[in-house]
Amino acid sequence: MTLKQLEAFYWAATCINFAVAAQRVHLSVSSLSKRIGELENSLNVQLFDRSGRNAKLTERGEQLLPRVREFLRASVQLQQSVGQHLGLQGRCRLGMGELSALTWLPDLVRKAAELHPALEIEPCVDIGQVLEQRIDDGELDCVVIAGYASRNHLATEIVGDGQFVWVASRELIERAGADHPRLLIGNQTLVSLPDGAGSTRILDQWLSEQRVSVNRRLTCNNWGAVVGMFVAGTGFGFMPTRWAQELEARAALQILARDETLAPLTYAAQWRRDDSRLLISELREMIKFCFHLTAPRALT
Amino acid sequence: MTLKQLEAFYWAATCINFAVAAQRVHLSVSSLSKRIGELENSLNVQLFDRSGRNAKLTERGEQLLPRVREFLRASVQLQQSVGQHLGLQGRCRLGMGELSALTWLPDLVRKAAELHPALEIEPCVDIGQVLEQRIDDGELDCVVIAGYASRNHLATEIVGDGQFVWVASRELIERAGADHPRLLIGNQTLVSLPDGAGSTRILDQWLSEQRVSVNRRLTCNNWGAVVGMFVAGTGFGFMPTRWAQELEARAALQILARDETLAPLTYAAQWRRDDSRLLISELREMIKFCFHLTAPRALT
DNA sequence: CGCGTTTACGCCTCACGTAAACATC
DNA sequence: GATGTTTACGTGAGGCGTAAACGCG
Repeated sequence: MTLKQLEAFYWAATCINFAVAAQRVHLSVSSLSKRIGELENSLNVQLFDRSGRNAKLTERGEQLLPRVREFLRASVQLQQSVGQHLGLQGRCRLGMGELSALTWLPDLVRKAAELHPALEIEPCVDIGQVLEQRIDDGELDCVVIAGYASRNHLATEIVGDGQFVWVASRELIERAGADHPRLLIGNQTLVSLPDGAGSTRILDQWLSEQRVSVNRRLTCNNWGAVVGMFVAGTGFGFMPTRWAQELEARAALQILARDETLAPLTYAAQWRRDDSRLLISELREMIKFCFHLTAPRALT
Repeated sequence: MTLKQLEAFYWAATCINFAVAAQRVHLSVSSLSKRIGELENSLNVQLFDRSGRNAKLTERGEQLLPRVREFLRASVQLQQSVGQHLGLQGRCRLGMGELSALTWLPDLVRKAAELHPALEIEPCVDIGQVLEQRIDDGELDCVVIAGYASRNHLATEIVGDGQFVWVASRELIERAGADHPRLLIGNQTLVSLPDGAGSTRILDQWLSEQRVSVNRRLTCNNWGAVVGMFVAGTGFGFMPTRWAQELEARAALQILARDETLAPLTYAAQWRRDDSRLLISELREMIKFCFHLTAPRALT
């Protein structure tokens, strides 16, 4: 029995399949499989049931899992207890939306590098739905997305709010002869992120409140591209307030109907409820700090 | 950091030197040294001070030792928690005197094999003094010898008593014209185990009580040989009561002066006070059981 | 010079990844 | 046939022991 075998078991047991677990331990699937096999006949116990399509934990495997979790925790605690207190260490796969990646992520990485030099943060940028699936599968340790967890074995903690405003280019406003989203929506193109993105939720909410029908809608999974289309006059839409103010100051865009408020978007950290590693709580604290540190700063 | 490295560290830290520790982990000295070196720069900490003649734990090493002990205990507990409850496992080096080896040891080995099939008992037969030194050095896990521990970091538990009687061959009695040890001791050869053996202690006690001077003394570190010399008439001495009765029944020896009692010899288990492995307490229970089981049985 | 530890070095095992095979849905 | 896991196999790194070197008493 080795620590590596136990780690392999832990991740194989908590990830959706061996392929995902293999990524987590930097191994090929076949090597992971072999490691688990070694552990099994080292302990002389069948830990996985391979009869089905997916390997699933046996009863003994289920019994062993929490003990292994505790043991691995003890092992990192042992390492920390002696290693010059250089903070957390290891890998941490952190999922977030693009706006987060463009705002507080750099601060988080810098802060983490200061406080925990041995901690490797691997950001993964995608839309909320995908991130939620990935953390569920075990590919990610923690995600920060809009709204609360929709899966009951994910835990949630609110990180902060994001405020959005409607924008359009001067050219589009002139072409449409109107500068209010309720008027633009009938004959201009609404550009937004795809369904599944956190910010699209508040759009859906607004649309249902307004009871207006959308003339034409264009979605793109990249905020930079979306904003580029705002600036180019391809369409209108909404974007984070601070970023919009920045662009308005440069006369690239105009903020529309400041009274027409969109609901603020609540961002929350999500993690697996059974993942009680110190890493997770520390990370959440850092995220909250960086979120509020960066919130007032404009996007460039 | 691996479990093997931690085991190497544990034994190197608790044994008198690397050579003894290397035996404990079935390794050559050089490999042990390298393993510890690997652990040190894996944890980025100097665990041993190599400046002196012997490697000695540094302050950080001292701090780490109890944590490692606890961690290794947790690791075997983890293994036991899943492995079909096949009892204790691993190696156990058990020291004892020759009489113990000839009486209750076979029972202990049989019982241990039943209860703990994965437990490897390695008996080490020697005289008490040597055993005490060896457990001190870390070569043995537990010893059963006469009397209490003379070193204060060894713990003690009484296992039982052994009773001895004086014996001589018929031929020697006739030659000496006497059948009492007080009379024989002046002109016959007293055969016994060497100094440092447990049974010699009660001889010394008897001699100082009797205030007699020994004519000629012959020591041999093997009970079989000593008894052989009794039978051959080379000399007289004392031996375990049950064994003597067996030989008397075969007319090989005569028991002398049944009223001239030697103090019973108290046997005690000794182990390192800081070694709180479950193995040790379990072993002690088995030893006590076997000691009393076998005590009434005669030696062959 | 003896004893304890480390370094040097050749050897061999073990663990990895690629690719194919197998199994299930 | 697509997906998920295991087996086969060639390769490379790491851990082993022997033997020599080092360093303190």
